[in-house]
Amino acid sequence: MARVSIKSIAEVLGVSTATVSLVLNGKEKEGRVSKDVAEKIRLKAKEMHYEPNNLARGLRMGCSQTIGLIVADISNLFFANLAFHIQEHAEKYGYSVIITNTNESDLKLEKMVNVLKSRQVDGFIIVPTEHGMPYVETLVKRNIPTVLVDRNFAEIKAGAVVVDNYHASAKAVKSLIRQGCRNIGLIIYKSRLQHMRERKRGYIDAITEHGFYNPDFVKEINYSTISNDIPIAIESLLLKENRIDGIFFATNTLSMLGIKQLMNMNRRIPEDLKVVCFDKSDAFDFMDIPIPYIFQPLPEMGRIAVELLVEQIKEPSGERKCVELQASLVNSPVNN
Amino acid sequence: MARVSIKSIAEVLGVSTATVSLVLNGKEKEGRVSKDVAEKIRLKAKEMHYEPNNLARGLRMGCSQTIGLIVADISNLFFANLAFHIQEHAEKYGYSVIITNTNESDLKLEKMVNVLKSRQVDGFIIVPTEHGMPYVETLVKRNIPTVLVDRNFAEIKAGAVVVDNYHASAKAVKSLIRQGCRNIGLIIYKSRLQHMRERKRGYIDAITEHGFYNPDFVKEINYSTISNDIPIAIESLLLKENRIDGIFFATNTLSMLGIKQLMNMNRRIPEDLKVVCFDKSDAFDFMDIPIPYIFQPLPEMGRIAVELLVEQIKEPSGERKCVELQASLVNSPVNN
DNA sequence: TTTATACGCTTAATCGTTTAACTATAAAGT
DNA sequence: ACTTTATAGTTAAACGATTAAGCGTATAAA
Repeated sequence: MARVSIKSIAEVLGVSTATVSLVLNGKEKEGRVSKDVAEKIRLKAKEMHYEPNNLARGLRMGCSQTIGLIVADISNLFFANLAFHIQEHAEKYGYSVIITNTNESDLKLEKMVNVLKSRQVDGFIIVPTEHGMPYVETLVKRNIPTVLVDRNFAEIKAGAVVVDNYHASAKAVKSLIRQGCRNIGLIIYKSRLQHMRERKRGYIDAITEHGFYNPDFVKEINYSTISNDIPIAIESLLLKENRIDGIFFATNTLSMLGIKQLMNMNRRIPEDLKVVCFDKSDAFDFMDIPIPYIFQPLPEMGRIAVELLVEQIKEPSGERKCVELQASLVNSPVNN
Repeated sequence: MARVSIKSIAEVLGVSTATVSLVLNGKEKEGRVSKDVAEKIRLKAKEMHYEPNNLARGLRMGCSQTIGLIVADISNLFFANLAFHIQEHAEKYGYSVIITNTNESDLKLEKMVNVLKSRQVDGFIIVPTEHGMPYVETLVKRNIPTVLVDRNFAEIKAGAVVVDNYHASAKAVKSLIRQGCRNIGLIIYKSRLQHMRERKRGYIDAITEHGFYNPDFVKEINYSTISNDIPIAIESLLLKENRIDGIFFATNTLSMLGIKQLMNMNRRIPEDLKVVCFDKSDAFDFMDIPIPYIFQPLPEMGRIAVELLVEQIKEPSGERKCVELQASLVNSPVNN
């Protein structure tokens, strides 16, 4: 079963490959192919189950209609959902998506950028790692279409779509204060990434505004030792003298493990203490009471990421837009 | 910034592209290139940041070092994890993975097969849709490397890696019986797919063996109307006269929604009734008591899927193996 | 001296598509 | 009759990499 190419169609029909190509790309008008021949070609193509070879086309055209998506971890629901929406929209524009993982490793980010480059992706959508800026910068400097998502490096002007982490975070903390919390803990990753810094800043500013700031209440967790760190952090936070009455979890994984630890320690939510989380976790559905959380508009983010990228692909040296979306607080007993 | 190709290196160094290609592919021995020239080429390549163009290579070699992965829904944790492990192993063999979704639509399966074929993927790993057999069959007939995963069509000899759904299911049900359950409900998708049929058969056989079978206790849910169907199914199952004391949920999504409904109805697990689920859900971590579930060896499945596919790619007309893995029951108070 | 062979590199075809430039014919305009 | 214009195609180069076959030159063998 030999591959059926434009050439085989051309031979069978006794025309040139150019004609076949013209017709199959709907350029018969400019290419001026007669209706008869065009119809014959289209029929034969269907009959022979012709499928264009995108490698060849990509080679010739200098583009592959493929987007490279680099996320931290596809098995994390947040990224999986993001990937889903990115794919759905990419498809609309005729793009396929190659997804790769970094597992938060800078080395892997570099490797993946190279792998995807050699596959001639037309552009990148990247959730960068903590120290991944240099690799992203290289792409930007070479005018390779690149959109950062979830996390941004303000210093380099790549395109980006992120949420307003600062205000989202502040909103979350204020909702706790409005519920009467005074001693509010923060469980967050130790990270230099802007989105984490912003979430922390949002927490600190909101809480300082009300005069409740206590640096001891900020617990920074190492990504790689999270399972060990969380129980320790929560336990030290919940020491009697701290009188903790609220906790803000800065990511969904932190929430998951944190709340689990609270349950292990027999703390009731919200009677003993109140919580609010960044991002939803499937698990929230199971809680007796609804867990308030910051909702990031994932479908929106996916859509915009693709749109920004497609714009850049059309005009690689054009301006690179950064879009900041507002996140909302859901399930909170206090409004706004 | 023009792309750096083998040609540009050759021109700068005043040698032919053939020599450069030979060296860069480590074929200097057979190609008999002098150490001097080889070293010069390697240096220059690094200096110019040469990255091979995989489109061109793929076109020439007739293979793209790319695997097409088609899953039902990448935002479902089960598939996201599966995709993760498939990727990790594919990478080891030098393959990239293009992931696409069907959302359980047969039409989309057909479309995705064509999209991936035109991208010249070297093989497919597919989680097929309910009526997707014809499309898979076409691939198999054309000797296109194909491995089914999670779900199999026994009728066509594609490669496959699945769990022993029948015994896993029976194991789950028997654990309920051993805990004293007599009236055990089954919440399952209405589907002709073999894995669903096997799970149902496992349930029926195990329960019939003990003389407790009652067809009314089997509730089949439509995938597309799941949010409506689940509460109705659970409510009708829990009618007083049924004296239901156990429920077996046949997938993770069914478990999630089903347990949520049980909680809405204030049924305590395991006091009021016991449950056992197929697949883990993140949410289980949040439950007061551990939820027993059937654990599918996902890392194994991913690894084997890739290995089977790579074998097929090496020998497309060779025998296509089907691997059946045993799933285990975890968190159950009764052993085995 | 002649012939074989090893060495070191080049030539050129090829993969499947696209597309600018060209050709050939007919019809229309002057 | 001659030029222009429209029609309906074809030719051939190009994208970047691979690789079988070829070709001088030098050395070794006969």
